[in-house]
Amino acid sequence: MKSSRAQPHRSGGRRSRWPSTRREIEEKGEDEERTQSTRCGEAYGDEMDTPERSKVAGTPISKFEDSPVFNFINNLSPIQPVEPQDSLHVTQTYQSLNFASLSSIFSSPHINPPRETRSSGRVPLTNSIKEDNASNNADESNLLLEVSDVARPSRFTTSAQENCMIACSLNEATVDPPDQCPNLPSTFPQPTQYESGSPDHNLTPCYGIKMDDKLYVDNTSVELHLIQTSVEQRKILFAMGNDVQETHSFDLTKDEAFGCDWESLISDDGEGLLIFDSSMELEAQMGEAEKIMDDDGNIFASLLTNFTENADCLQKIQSDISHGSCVHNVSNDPSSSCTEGCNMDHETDCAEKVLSDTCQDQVDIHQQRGMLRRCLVFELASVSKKNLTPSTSSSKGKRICGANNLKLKTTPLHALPGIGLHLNALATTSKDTMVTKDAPTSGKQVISIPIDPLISETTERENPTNSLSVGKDSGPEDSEGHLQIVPYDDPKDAIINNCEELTQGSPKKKRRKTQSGGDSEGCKHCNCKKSKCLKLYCECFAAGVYCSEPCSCQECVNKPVHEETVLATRKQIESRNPLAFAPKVIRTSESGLEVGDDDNRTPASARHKRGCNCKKSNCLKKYCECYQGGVGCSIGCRCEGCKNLFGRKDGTLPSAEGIDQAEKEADAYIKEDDKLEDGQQSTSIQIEHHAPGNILPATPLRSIRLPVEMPFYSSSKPPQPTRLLIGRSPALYGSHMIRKPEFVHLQTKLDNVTTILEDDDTPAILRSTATSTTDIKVASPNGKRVSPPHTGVGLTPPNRKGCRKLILKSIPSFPSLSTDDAEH
DNA sequence: GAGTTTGAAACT
DNA sequence: CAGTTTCAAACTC
Repeated sequence: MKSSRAQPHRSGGRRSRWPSTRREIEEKGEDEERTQSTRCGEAYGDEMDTPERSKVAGTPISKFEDSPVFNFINNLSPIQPVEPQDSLHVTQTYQSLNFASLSSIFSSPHINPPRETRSSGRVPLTNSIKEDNASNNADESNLLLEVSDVARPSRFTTSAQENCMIACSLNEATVDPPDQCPNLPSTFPQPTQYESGSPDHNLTPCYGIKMDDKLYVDNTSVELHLIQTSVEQRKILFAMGNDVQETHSFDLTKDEAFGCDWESLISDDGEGLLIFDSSMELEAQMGEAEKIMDDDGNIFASLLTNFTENADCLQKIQSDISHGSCVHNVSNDPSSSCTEGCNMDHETDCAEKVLSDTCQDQVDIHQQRGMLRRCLVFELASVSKKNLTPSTSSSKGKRICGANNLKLKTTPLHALPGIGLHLNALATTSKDTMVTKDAPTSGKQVISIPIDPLISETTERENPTNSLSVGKDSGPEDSEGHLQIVPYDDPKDAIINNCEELTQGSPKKKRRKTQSGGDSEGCKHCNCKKSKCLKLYCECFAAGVYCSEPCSCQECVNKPVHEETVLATRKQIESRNPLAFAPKVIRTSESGLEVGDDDNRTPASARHKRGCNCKKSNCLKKYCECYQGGVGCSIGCRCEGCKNLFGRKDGTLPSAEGIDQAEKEADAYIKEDDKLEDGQQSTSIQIEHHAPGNILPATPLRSIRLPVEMPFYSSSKPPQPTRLLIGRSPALYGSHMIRKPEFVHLQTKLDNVTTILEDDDTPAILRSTATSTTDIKVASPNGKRVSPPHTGVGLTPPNRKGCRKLILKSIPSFPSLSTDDAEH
């Protein structure tokens, strides 16, 4: 029916989501907090993955065997160093992570809310990756320099990156981390937001890459240090260790408190890890250096001294941290991952205070001492971040608190973002409008590592894509700040915005928003009267979120209080129709990618889960799900007189008239939007229209099996036929788009990975990747499922330049989704 | 804001 | 699976 349906699963940012039916129900009662967190913004089902995700971490330390640190440690203590693990671990880990059982990933029909996106999650990785690519030279060079300075094997960098990738993928994919991380101490939650830096170390560029490794490394090193190092060093290390632990604790606490953010945590971890890594390593290395490099003995000695002194400082800082627990998002990005709808305010406030205070203090300290210890960063809730200023970054490049430069932004999964997002939620998200400005912000300015929401089969999670951004800025992805690609909509953000606006807006606006809201996930404000919000008629229900204030429903039962009823109902509906809660329209991740890459590519392949049945609307109105979803009708549709501008079911392209009409409508929308929303809208508007014929996704003939995140048009605005513009079409670019390329890029760095990218001049970011499903699976940074290119009406991109086959030697391809799908 | 239209969801 | 009813969004005035 409506947009909402079309994009049913967007979860409302602030709205609470249902507990995922299956598991949650089972576990229900087990952990109330969790449930709550779920409600806070994740679509049901999201949580499921989360916990597991958190486990993901482990990266082998074996890599570091060669590192000076290890040597140093070994020399210091008689105690046997930790047994090095297989160097291949990373790869393995990666595999495991990425390919955690699909079932777990897609177990639930629920989508992860993009908000977490991580919304956008999703994207963050991509973004980060992109950034790497984009800025890669600079950043890399920095890293390398650092490494070299410390005598650190370049390898580190690589590994770090790899890890990062892994982490990202995990997040994005929502993959459960299997037990795969033996190395990782269970006690340490991955999500560490620990950041430390060497005095000279310029953290700015945080490579998400390092995160995991570092984390592990840190952990490892910490322990080792305690046992092995000299008194002073011990002292220092101890302090560090404490920090680490505290950090972890902190995370845990945070986790518990906020419950919603596994994704965030993960992403955060990433950040922290990066930072942490550098600091830890640096320190350790420094120590080593001292030992080894005597040439500058004085220097090192002084450094040690500094370290010792800093220990105190650290403690001090820690205390601060403990208070504020704030996160410093590397970026200011509001959208930042956190998104948990809950406690947003809290976080925000906290973040602001803490960040400013803590960061500033830290900076000062660092500057004074010439060392940057570390900075805890708290991810800010999406909104406020902007305020945070990077000002603090020290000239030395140490850490930049708010810097725009390289920030890793974690996007919550959203759904998407992340992964846990509901497809619907993701899918439609936001597009509307709100999105743009702030929301996604998070992603925008900072590199985000959003987790793309995966869509699970039934579940689906879609990412909102953000429409806008890219165009403006440059980057294709949502989140990238640098690139300026527009971030996904963070579900959270979007939600928030939407909610607010909705509440206040004019009727039209409201309506629009509603639509969009639905899109955006959070706020769907339903208006149910007789269904009690327990039927699919109810957008909220369909999206898997509880009704909230913005809703005008009557006799609403879709509330946490009636959770059981809600779940039971849902279950019932699902039993009747497993795809009932699946997103109406699914776009493949490719879509986004494609855009940039090839002319030929289909911008987005979207599929309509189930054909429309329009009779009077001619598939030219929003009554038509296909139209609403911005996809063409397919044979599977039972519509009459189909004139779907995005593609008719007969396979014919829309006529010029149709196009004109569509454009008119689009213009109307745009105008409306413009009136209502200034800049933001424009962004969306900027979406280029593609020639209808070219590349529109069509409704799949059969049910969609692979939900994928896709960028979407805002629901409020009917998707418009697009004319292909390469490199633009923000909307089309999903976060994932970039990700793939990035992913590839990362892989290239991997030892075993073979890529074919090199020949391509196209910026990595723009490169699209896989063509085939298989490729996609492998390449998909998000780990999202990718639907095979749609063969339907002209959708399939014939040949893509971008399609490179990435071959990860060590990484297995995704298991076929079909199995999982079957479940649903 | 009320009323109508529309097509999906629900029901038979 | 088809036909009918119910429902709420989309749309119109």
